[in-house]
Order: sequence, then structure tokens, then C-alpha cells
Amino acid sequence: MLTCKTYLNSRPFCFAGGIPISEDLRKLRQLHAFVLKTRALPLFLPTHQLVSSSHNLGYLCFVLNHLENQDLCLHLCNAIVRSLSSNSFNDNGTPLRAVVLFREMLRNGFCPDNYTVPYVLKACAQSQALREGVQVQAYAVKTGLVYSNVYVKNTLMRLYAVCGSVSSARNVFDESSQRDLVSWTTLIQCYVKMGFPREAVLTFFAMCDAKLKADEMTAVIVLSACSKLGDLKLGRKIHDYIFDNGVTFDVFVGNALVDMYLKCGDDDSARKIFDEMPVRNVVSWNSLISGLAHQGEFKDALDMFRKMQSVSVEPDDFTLVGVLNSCANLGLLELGKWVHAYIDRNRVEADGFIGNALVDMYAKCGSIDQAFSVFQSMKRRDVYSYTAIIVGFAMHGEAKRALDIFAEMPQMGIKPDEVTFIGVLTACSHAGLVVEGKKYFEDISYVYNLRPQTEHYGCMVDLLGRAGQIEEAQELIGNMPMEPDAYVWGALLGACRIHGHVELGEDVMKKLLKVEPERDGAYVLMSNIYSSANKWRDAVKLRKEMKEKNMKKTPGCSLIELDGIVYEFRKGGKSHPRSNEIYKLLEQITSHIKNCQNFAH
DNA sequence: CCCAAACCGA
Repeated sequence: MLTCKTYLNSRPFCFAGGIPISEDLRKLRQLHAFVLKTRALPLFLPTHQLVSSSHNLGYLCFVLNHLENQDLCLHLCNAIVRSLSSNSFNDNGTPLRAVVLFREMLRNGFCPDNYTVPYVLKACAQSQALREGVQVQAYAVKTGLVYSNVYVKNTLMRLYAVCGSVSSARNVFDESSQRDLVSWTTLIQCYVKMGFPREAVLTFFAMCDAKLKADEMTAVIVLSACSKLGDLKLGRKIHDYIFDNGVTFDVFVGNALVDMYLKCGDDDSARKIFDEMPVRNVVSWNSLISGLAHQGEFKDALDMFRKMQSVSVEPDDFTLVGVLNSCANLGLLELGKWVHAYIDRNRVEADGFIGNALVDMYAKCGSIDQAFSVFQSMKRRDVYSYTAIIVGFAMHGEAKRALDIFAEMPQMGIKPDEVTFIGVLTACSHAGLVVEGKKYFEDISYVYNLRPQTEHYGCMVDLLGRAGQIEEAQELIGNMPMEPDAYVWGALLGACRIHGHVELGEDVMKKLLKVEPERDGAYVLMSNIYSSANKWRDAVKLRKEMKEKNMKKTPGCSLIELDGIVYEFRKGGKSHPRSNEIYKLLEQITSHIKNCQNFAH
């Protein structure tokens, strides 16, 4: 005789996957027998136990259908659907089992209700199962749930949001006037995720017009839209809104504010918020570190990383990517290696973001072989991995290796993006591969269906210009579908310098000054052209003009790390204690190089 | 039912 004791004695927390099917089935049979006999469930049967039987959802449904109390039946199914869709229980395709149960419910004559549907939809959203979700939607439309229950509506919007369909989410939103804060927030979120921050902010304002007040979640999402727009004025406005409307300043809001201020270029406000946060978590530190790195303030980013360690906050992937990025841009190979060792100690393999950041770091720090070995050891490589190593080889003058790696991409099923082609074209440019470069440039549009950007034209002008094909470079500029920018003109002016075209140079300088009047690059290049043509008077005149205009100097700057100390050298700077000796040596090297050049000619 | 942050560039 089966008693409830039998059930209570079995392990209460055996989840599916942990137990063999046979035992699962045996338990269901026991349950089946019990239900058939009593038309009731054993007392105190925990839901977990039912969930653990979820390998046989059809059978489970069938069993439950024999219960006398049909309300209880539905209630149990809902509990199971709910736990199948919950976060704590969603490895290896568990969420989709919620859909299976939903189907079994219909097959067994249950009527899924306003508790079932949102959770099934949530499960679909988790697995990005749009096809299944749409079928559930059909049910929700047929039963009218979509119109009568705002939870159903919101989870449906959420499904479309994660599947990337703004218009469908918007349709659901528009369909009935029953909307709450979550509906608005989900729509705003959808816009941000799909790369329409402007629409997100407009929707937020529409929400305000509809007399709804944002909560912390809405605030966080709208702030992230401001970050993406880099619109400081707007960001401040949202900050004021948060303050005026009593939105709780929790750690999420704080983090979002730090992120927003940094992405909008207001470091001081970001630091102020950070300092005043009553509670901080690793994300707070990450926002600060990656935000500073994003602004190009790599040294500050690393200072914050040290501070973070001094208060014993464990770095996560996001932190390490920010740190590696800073190392890459400062050339800090030693710290980069330390991070690499840290990763090896704390995880199995360096893939994804971390692996890509490592490849980039080693490449930028001059260890191209290390970069390549990390690249090769990665189990999964994406377009970022490939681009990082291609750009790395290109920077190191190894055009052939760069192009060989590029040729591998199609076989691996990875489509190059715009940045990849920057790497490919610079590789060609440095190696003087004009014919190949032209071919790759054509391929951008005709093979890969991408649109060449101003940057790609810049590379091509550089490539043609260096090779002395100035007319062709000019022709290319003439055919550009967009306005040439400073890089394009700069590349052409650089070519004029290399090949000594004074008159054309003067022309190009004017064009360059038009698009970039505030920088000194055009003057510097042009005065070099004059000097090499022995037109000293023109050169001096230009230098004088430059001084009068008081323009922004592009600081020539390099960093070198020695025994863990970073030395920063600026053009003309004398900050180093032994700068006299350094300049003397530099002069010797320069004259040595000049001698070699003369010898070569 | 809705919460933030990261990797490739001339």
C-alpha cells in the first residue's frame, strides 16, 4: 500500500538530470497508482518532486488529470511551469520543457490561465524560442488573455524584445490600452537593446506624459540609453528626474549613473557618485574602470583597479577586460602577463571577451607570438578574435600572416566586419601590396556585402599614396560617396610628403584644414614637405602661422615599462631624470639612421 | 512580468 510516507522518504531535492530516468519513471508509476486509487495527491508532496519528474511531462499531466480536484491540478501544473522557467533551474534546455508541459496541458484538456502563460512565455524568452512563443501567443489571443492580463502582455513583449523584434514588441504594446510601468519599461529596454537609444528616450518622455512614474529599473534603462547617446545634458536631466521623483538610489541606479557620466565625458560627476554610493559591488568598480578606459584614461583606470584590489573586491571578467584594454593601450606587458596568469589560475580557458582582450593586449604590447599562441589556444573564436590578430600582424608588418589568417575566416564560418578590413588594408598598405589591397577593397562590397566606410577610403588613399599612385588616390577620393574626413586628406598629404609633391600638398593642406581646423597635423606635414623640397622660407612662414593660431598640438607620446615602472615620454618633454643622456643617445641613433639611408642611396 | 557594465580601427 502506497502511503505519503513513501514520498516523503525519497530525496526531496532530486532535480531532473541528477537521477536516472528509471527511478523517475518508477516514482511516477507510484504516483499514478496512488492517484488512481484515491483521486487525490499524497499529502505534502513537494512541487520539487513533481518537477523532478519532468522528463515525463506527458505522463505527469496524464496522472494529474485523474485528480478529482481540477483546480489543484491546474495549480500544480502552473507551479511546475513556473519552476521550469525560473532562473535557478534553467540549464540544458529546461526552459523549453515548460513549453512541452504547456502542450501536454492542452492535450489533456487543461486550460492554461493567466498564471501559466506568462511563465511559459518567460521560458520561451529565455531560450529565444520565438516560434514556440508565437504559438503560445496564439493561445493567449484566442482566450483573450493577451488583452485582459497585463502580465501576459508584458511577457509577450519581453519575448519579442529578446528575439530582436522591436516592431512586434511595439505592436503588442499598442494593441490594447492596458499598460503598466513594466510595459513601458520593457518597450524602452527593447529600443535600447536593439540600438535605438533615441527612441528609448522618446518613449520614456511619452511615458511621463502618460503620467507614469519611473522606478529604479526604468531609471537604469533610460540612463543606459543616455550612455549610448553620450548625451550629457540628457543624462543630467534624467539624474534630476531620479532625484526629484524619489527614485531609490540603489546600487543599480548608482552604477548606471557612474556609467552614464563616464560615457558622457563627465569624469568628476562619475567619481562623485561613486564616492557617495552607500553600497558598491563589483559592477560599480567595473563601470568606473571600463568607463575610464573607454575615455582613454588608461592610467586612471589602472589606479582604480589597484584601489579595487586594496579593498579586496574580486575582479570578474568585465574588470579584467577593462584592465587588459588599459594594458594594451599603455604597452604594459608585465601587468598584462600578470592578468593572464590570474586568469589561468582562476578559470579553465580564456575564451570570448577575455581571450580576445588577451590577444589584443599581447599584440599591442609587442608580443605578437604570444598573441598568436593565445589566439590558437582559444576554443571558440569570433570575428573579434580574428580581427585582433589580423590587426596585430598588420601592426607588426607581417602582412602575409595577417592575410593568411584572414583567408581562414570563411572556412571557419566567420564573416569579417568593417574593422577586419581595416586590418587587412593596413597590412597591404605596410607591405606595399597595391594590387591585393585593391582586390580586398572591392571585396568589401561585392563579396562581403559591407559598405566601405570613410576609414576604408583612408586606408586605400594611404596604400595608393605610399605606392606613389597619387592620381589614382585622388580619383578614389573624388568617387567617395561621403565627405572625405581628416584621415583621408591626411593620408594624401602624407603621400605628398613621401613623394615630394609641393603644389598638390598645398592644395590638400587647405582641404585638410577645412575639415580639421583646430589641429596642427596639416601644418606639420606641410612644413615637412617644404623642408624636404628645400623651401625653407615657406616652411618658416608656415611654422609662424601655426604659432599665431595657437592650435591644438597633437601630443607625440610614448610609454615604456621597465621593471614595473611606467615612463611616459612626451614630445620635447624633460620629465625623466636622465633626459639629457636620453636626448644625446637619440641624436646618435638619428644620425646613424641618416648615415645608413645615405649609404643606401 | 521589466535592472547596469566588456573584446577588433585608419
